[in-house]
Amino acid sequence: MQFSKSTDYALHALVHLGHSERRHNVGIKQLSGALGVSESYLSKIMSKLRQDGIVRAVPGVNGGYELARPAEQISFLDIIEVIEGRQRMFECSNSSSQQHLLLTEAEIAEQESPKREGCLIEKVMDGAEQHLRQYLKGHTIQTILDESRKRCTHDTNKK
Amino acid sequence: MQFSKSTDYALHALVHLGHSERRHNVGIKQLSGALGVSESYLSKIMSKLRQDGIVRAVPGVNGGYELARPAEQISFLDIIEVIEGRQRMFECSNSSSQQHLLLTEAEIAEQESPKREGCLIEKVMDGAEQHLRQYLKGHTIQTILDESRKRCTHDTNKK
DNA sequence: TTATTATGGACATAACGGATCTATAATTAA
DNA sequence: TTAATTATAGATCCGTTATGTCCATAATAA
Repeated sequence: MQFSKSTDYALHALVHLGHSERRHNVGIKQLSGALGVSESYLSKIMSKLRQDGIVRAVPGVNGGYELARPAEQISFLDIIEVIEGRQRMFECSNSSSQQHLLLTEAEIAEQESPKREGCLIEKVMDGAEQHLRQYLKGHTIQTILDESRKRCTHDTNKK
Repeated sequence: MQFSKSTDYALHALVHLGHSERRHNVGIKQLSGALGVSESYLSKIMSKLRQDGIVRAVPGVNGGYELARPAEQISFLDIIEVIEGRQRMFECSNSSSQQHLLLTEAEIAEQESPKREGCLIEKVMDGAEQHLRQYLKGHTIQTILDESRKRCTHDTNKK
């Protein structure tokens, strides 16, 4: 139950892109240098982010990456879903077990429909996941950039 | 970023124990039958739960497992922590990278103390984790038992 | 004591995460 | 057009973790 390192790298990389100027591509060399990750590995991560429309990539001289949309429209949830996948965090593996059915059938009985509802345990876990997703959706790359700049000005004022 | 099957089994097993009578041990055979998991594997999981004081185990004839404390005092969080471990869900792997420090130093500068604060990304992720933990702490085995019985009486009323 | 049951250790296997390398395609500058 | 640069995709490797089995041992009650 841990986020992968790839998610870590992706988040840092996107914040880096967010810091850089508009219309200014950041190459994989520069990026890998800033994060301390190998170019080859980081490439894979950036490719994924491109395929999902989080960043744009320009090959060739002076090419590189830039955010595909404004930083306030890139949420933590977006990024995590790209890297970790979109499967549910919890799923009962043995859906035909006596114990599982005991917690499922009751639900089916309540509604007259034959619609397949999850078991009670799944419901709680799904609820947890929804809470998490909601929180992550509410925080974006811009959140970090704002916070970062706020700290900076604080710092300047003190001096 | 998925919960392991072991967590699934543990949750189902504990609900099963919760359903059974007080002072009545449930053997691993019965338990594994109800869940549809092998005895040998489920044993491992139950042992962990015992070591952490979630269940009591009695060897010998008519032995087995029972909840070590009332079902309303066994939260989803308790169970998940036993099975999944207690590490944080997110941790920056390269804490000496330029990018990471950029998001950390500002924080250190703000407070005069040399106390090591996490980077801004970690802060958001930690916030997410706290939300999740709070939710999971608020749901117990008893939650499931209550819900299960509620459905039952509903069912009975309809008939 | 004997039958029963949980426990712990060793072990096997498959899947996944993390990481590297290389060949290829696309783009721009000269 | 050519050359340099840069991203992309595929193959592959290694180590760790999840999942699962088996067996010997210890503890308990009848």
